[in-house]
Amino acid sequence: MPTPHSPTQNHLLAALPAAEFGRLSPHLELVAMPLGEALYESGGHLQHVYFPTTCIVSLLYVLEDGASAEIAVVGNEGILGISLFMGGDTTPSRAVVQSAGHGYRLKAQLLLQEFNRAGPVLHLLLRYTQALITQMSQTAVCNRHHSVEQQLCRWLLLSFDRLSSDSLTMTQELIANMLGVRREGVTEAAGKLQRAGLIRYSRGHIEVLDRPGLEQAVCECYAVVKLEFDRLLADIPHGDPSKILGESDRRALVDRPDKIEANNPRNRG
Amino acid sequence: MPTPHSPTQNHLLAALPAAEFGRLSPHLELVAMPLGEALYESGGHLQHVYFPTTCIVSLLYVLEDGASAEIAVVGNEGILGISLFMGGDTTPSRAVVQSAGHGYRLKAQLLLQEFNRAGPVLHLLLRYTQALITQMSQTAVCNRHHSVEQQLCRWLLLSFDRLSSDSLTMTQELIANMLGVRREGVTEAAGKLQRAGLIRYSRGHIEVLDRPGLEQAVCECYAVVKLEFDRLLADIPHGDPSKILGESDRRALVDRPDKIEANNPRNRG
DNA sequence: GTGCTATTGTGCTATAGCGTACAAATAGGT
DNA sequence: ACCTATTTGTACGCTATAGCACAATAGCAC
Repeated sequence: MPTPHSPTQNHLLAALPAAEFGRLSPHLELVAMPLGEALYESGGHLQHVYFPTTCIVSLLYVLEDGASAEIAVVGNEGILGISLFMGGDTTPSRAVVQSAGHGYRLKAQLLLQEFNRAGPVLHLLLRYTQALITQMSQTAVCNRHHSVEQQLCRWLLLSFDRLSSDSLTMTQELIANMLGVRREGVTEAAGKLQRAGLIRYSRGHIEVLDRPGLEQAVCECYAVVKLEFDRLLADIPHGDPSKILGESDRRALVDRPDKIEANNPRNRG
Repeated sequence: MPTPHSPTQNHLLAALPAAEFGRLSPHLELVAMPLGEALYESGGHLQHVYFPTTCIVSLLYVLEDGASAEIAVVGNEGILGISLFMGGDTTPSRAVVQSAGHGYRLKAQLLLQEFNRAGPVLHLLLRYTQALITQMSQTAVCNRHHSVEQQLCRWLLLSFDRLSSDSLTMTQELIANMLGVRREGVTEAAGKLQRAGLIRYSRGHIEVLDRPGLEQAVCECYAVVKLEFDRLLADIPHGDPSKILGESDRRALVDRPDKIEANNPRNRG
């Protein structure tokens, strides 16, 4: 079946009141986002903002020696190019398409105009940015204290949350790049998850077999980010309810006193 | 000499146009910030925002097992409580006074009113937030790829930038907490810096002896953060010029092709 | 099918940092 | 001046991950 594209596949666009959506939608431009494409380079000027619908984009910080680390993932729940309305006219990060798909783009100037009306668009975007800050911060702590395996789980869950499908085209080499670790480290961690029956992968293709199992294996960082996104963006007017955790799911994610002991390498001794 | 306190010691407050400053200043309340005080607890509701003048505050993310990592430092260049105007009414991070001093606080409601006028206050705060995001992101990458020694240098420089003095009351234990590493790791790194004549310390008191030397030893992360703060906040109307890098300083920070080779452990082999 | 190339698996060594334990030194109170 | 708690120094084994080298495998082009 041919995929019918619609701007409302993006949660932020879907959450806009009719008036705002009406003003912006004529200028939304559907674009394909091939794997590996860089939407923004570090230090580049913003011409457009992007609202992903079926793709996932990673925000990467790159060091002078080429080493990098992903600081956030953006999918159909978000927008790319926040530094536009935050006030810097350049992005300090690199934005790379991590999973091919589509999205809508909008001329920077038009979004800025709408933002400066200081209405619902402004507040929605700021709330999203706040959620993004949480993701970035939790990623930083996770980088510091959790094992590659736990981080891989977090990465997989956050990625699949931003995708409708259960499978993802992505080599271990690329994942290693995102996480800022060695490719071999990812191979080992992924092998462990596969042997545990949680995922299946083969040559650039990953599939989730046992999502609850993954959620048992992941560190707390996933739940923190997920719950914060839900909290900040759940009550958006037209949000797709299937993407929003119910109270019972939320409890399932949080009330797992055994989880940390089981998975945190620090607590094994 | 007794220190004369003034709200304009805080760069954001100093940068406000007269009208905005006039509206806010009657409600600014000078408060002492003792070492170790937590201005915000993770998940807490915001009653006030704080504008540090002579203190430094760390934003920490704390894990369930008590491990933590600092994601940003805020001093007289900034404000605490950004999630207030970003839209979450709770902070996800813990804010702890890292260096005792003073600051001004303002009732959350009042700042929010001013923010919602969508004038200079809004734009200034958003630009500051953008700079903070850069600091957080760069910290995340630094966590991943740089040695404890390099991170300590970064931490010292960022902290002293936010302080008028050359000395800081801070034990190695606390620094370790901020960086999310062992205390012994800090002892070792600090010892190395002391033997190199860059700093001097003793029982909870650190002094910078050779700032240029420190800037040679630090990883690129410091300069990235520093330059981004300058870029985003340098052209603020009433900024204290002494805190702003001139073009020559800027070049001195950036044009050091030998720096990476000399200090990055990755490039030693 | 055949062969090429990208991807994944595995096996070393090296090392940074952790956890732990304890010793040494110093500031500050009495 | 002495004692005590805090802070700093050091040592030792341990683990996770880095770095490197290379083998095995699978998918794709032809």
